[in-house]
Order: sequence, then C-alpha cells, then structure tokens
Amino acid sequence: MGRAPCCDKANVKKGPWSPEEDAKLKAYIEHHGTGGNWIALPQKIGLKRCGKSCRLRWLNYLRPNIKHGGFSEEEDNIICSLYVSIGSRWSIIAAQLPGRTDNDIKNYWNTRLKKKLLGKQRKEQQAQVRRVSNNQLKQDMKRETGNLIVASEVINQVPYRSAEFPSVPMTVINASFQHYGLNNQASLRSMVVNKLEGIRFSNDHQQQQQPYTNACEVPSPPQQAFPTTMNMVNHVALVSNESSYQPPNIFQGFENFPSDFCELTCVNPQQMAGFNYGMESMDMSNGGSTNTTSTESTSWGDMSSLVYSPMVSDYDGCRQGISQDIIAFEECKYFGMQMQ
DNA sequence: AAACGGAGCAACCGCGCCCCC
DNA sequence: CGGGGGCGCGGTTGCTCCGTT
Repeated sequence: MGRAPCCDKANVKKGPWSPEEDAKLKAYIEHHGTGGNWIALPQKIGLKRCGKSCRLRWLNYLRPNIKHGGFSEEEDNIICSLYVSIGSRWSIIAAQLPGRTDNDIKNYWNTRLKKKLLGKQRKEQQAQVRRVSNNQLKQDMKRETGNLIVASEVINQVPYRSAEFPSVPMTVINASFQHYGLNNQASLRSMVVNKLEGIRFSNDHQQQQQPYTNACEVPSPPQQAFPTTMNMVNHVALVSNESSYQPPNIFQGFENFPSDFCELTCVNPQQMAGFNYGMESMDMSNGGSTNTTSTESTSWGDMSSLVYSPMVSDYDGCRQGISQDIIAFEECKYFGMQMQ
C-alpha cells in the first residue's frame, strides 16, 4: 500500500505556472507568510495547485533575492569542492551560495559543470598520456600480469557498504592497488571522474543494470560486478597458492570497468592527484549494512568503499578496526582532514 | 525551410525525516 | 510509543529552445 497523496491529484493544475498564479502566490506569502502549512496554502489563495508545488515555486522562483544563471567562476569552484566533499547534497551546497537554490545548482551541475569538469579532466589526461611511453607501459603490464589478476579481482570484488568486510589479506589488496595506481588520492579522483561519467557500481545483482555510457563498460551478464567476499577469498587464495594456475585472461575482472578507469589509474595516477579526499562515503546511518536501494547503490558509498581498502596498511587488526576506520574516515571527511 | 537531436531548465514525484497528537 | 501528516530533499521527467543537418 502506498502513501496517501498529499493532495487531490485530479483537481490540481500541473505544469508551468502562469503569471497570475505567480502573482497570487507571491502577494499572499508576502503579506501573510506561508502560515507554516503549504498543503493548506493553495486553498486559502484559491489556487488549484498542490501545496508542494506552491512551496517549490516560491522557493525556487518567487522568493526575493533569487539569482538565476550567470554562475561565477568562484561559485563554480565552491560547487565543485562541496560536491566532492559532501556529494549531491544540493540544499547544503545551496546554503553556501546566497541567492542560489538547490534546484538551480543541481541543474547547473548536471547540465554544465559536470561536463566542464570532465572536459578539463580529459584534457589533462590526454596531455599526460602523451608523455608516457607506450612501450614502457606494455613492459610494465607484462611484468605485472600475475599481480594484475589479483588486482583486478580485488578491484572488482571489494564489497561496498557491506557488513561482510573484506577478509582478504589487506597486504594483498594494498600491493595490488599500489601497483595499479589505486593507492592514493589518484584513485579517489578517478572514482570521482567515473562518478561524473555516470558509471554505476553495484553489488545488488537483483537490480536492473543501469545504462552504461559506452559499449566497453557493459558488464558480461553472468558476471557479478561485486561477487561475495567468500568468492574473492577463494579466488585470491587460488591465485596465490597454485603455481600452476593459468590466468584465463589478464584483463579478467576489468571488463566491468570502464576503459577510462584503467587508463586513468594505470597510466598515470599522479595526474589524478589533488582531489579532495572527502568524497561522500558510506552512509553510516544504516550502520554500513547491506540492502541498499538502487538509488543508494549509485551514491558515493560505492566509491568510497572501493577507495577505502587501499588505505588500510596492514591486515592485523584490520577487521577489528575497520569499522572505526570508516567512522574516522567519515569524521575526517567532514572536518576536511586526510586520514593518516 | 523543415526535421531532428541535444541542452537547459522548471516542475513533478517519491521517500525519508521529523513533529505532533 | 506509535501512527499520521507535513516538510524537505534528491532524482527524474518532460517541455522548450536552439543549433545542426
């Protein structure tokens, strides 16, 4: 059973507001205030609108001192840094920008700023890639094939926001991540870039796959994007212990990853450095538990759980301390510090 | 000039939170 | 303490405008 509608849908007008409606609403609120009850407001004024619609119209458009468009460079910077710090909490971001509404900032981010940032990022990458010898890269790739299979598995399988914290030796994870440039802010930044590109990470295998931005990002259907921790443990053990083990494909596990990700993190992680640590992280309000919704699965929690692992430097006490570390990470994030 | 596609933006929708009874 | 209702937020939708073919 769903929630009761906030108003009689059949008798309310939807769509764009007319100047008359605007005038009525504005005049009333300016003289009487909202009265603390948006639902009742339209009836008092004689508007055939939903109370929520009135509220939105007032807050986003009719309210005094509202600025529209013409975002300055400074505002861009504030939005970017806050987005990286706290994620898509538009109301909080809007609170830092007088005259701007959350809706305005959200639209501005989605339609322009995101692309602007990505364009900048890509330019930097391309310039950097040119400076890297292809041959050197190939040699490195060949030499590290053995580790790659481990790294790919780890990258691909670290559960996020999960009660099943990794029981894989963190030294293995650490080494693997470090080999492939996932050991520092570089990885964080690449995660941000992926986030910007709409890449979805999820371990909710029941939910529908989100659209991918290009063909190479489409995961093979039977594969789990983030298989269970036990699978990961078993596989890592297999790789580590059986000398006869032949990796079927050195890129196994990476097919779920966008090519950009590999490019960014493998080719030159340093270039990616400089991004704020403080990405929106695991939502600890649910105790870091499982059962995320599809909306949640696209949140920053995905990213930070991936970036969390390499930060742990030793396995001893890792499992016991991991919850505290995550909490510390959260605290550091909000206080703008970096985790030591 | 018309058709088409993409970008931008206003508005809607659903859900979580909080307050009050 | 629990339930109902309103508020606020973030994600999504759909309309309009504009540039391109």
